[in-house]
Amino acid sequence: MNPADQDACRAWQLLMKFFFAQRAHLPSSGARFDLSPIQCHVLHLLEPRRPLPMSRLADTLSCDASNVTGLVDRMESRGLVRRRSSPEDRRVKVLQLTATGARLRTQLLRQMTGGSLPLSRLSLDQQRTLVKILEALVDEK
Amino acid sequence: MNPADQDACRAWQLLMKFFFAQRAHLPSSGARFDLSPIQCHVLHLLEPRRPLPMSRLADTLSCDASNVTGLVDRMESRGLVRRRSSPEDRRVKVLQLTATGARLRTQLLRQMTGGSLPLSRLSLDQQRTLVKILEALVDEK
DNA sequence: TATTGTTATACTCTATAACTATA
DNA sequence: TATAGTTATAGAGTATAACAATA
Repeated sequence: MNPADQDACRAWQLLMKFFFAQRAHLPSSGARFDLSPIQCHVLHLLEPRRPLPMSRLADTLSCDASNVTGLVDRMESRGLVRRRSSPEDRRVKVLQLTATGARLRTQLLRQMTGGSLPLSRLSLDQQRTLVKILEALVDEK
Repeated sequence: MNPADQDACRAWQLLMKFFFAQRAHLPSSGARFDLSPIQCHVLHLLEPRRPLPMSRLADTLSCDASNVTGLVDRMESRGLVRRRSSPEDRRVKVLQLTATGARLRTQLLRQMTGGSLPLSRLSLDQQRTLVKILEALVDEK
């Protein structure tokens, strides 16, 4: 393995490690509201007043569309999101946050930034650098 | 939300996004060998000639010990790992890679560093910086 | 008494395939 | 024909609680 690959490999291992380690802290935010990690993520992705087609959500989560059906079923039954048929294409259903969902989302975001989280152990400079690198990685438009 | 928290929050969202986006690429390495993401991670964590107590694994994965039982059952039934009773404390079982497991681990690490992965889109400097920040985050000893 | 690992249970997440309704 | 979403199914991941063996 050449040195360049080694860095990528190490980064990957650390990212995985961070993800699993993070779950120990997630309960203090997510499970407090009885949300699974992926439900937390969906709540983050679903911005207020920005309806999201279910197929877009499946793309973002890199999972099959059939999973999104169940995921949304559970969130809808809790009154967090709502399905609406798209006027342009009646095959498409878009997701919207309910008032309850929007409220929970705000609470969740606030919890996630609590001072006890590992992320706040980083200096401001490190946080900004991390954000910049991750943006390049995720390639957001 | 104050500006410092905002960076931590953004970083968290991007990390989640990266993790889920990554699953689209994982199949090319993990699923090719019929390994789930968590099984890949365990294979990484389990270094050759470094036995790992099951309770340590549960800690690292931040999950309940009962989950590790099933996880290891599946990996053991495929001949990737082996359970051994610890000589010091007969309650403890340590995990070892089998020869098959070690071979698969090597193949997996090689795949993970293939040039097509998002991580290799980063410059060398960025990769090193990312590793450094993640190390601070994961707080490895 | 406390700890390690297992078992039993229930629920969530996930992929595949077959289906519907639209396009 | 192709696409968006659903249903059915099977397997894996997860938490909780109760348990056996050991410390």
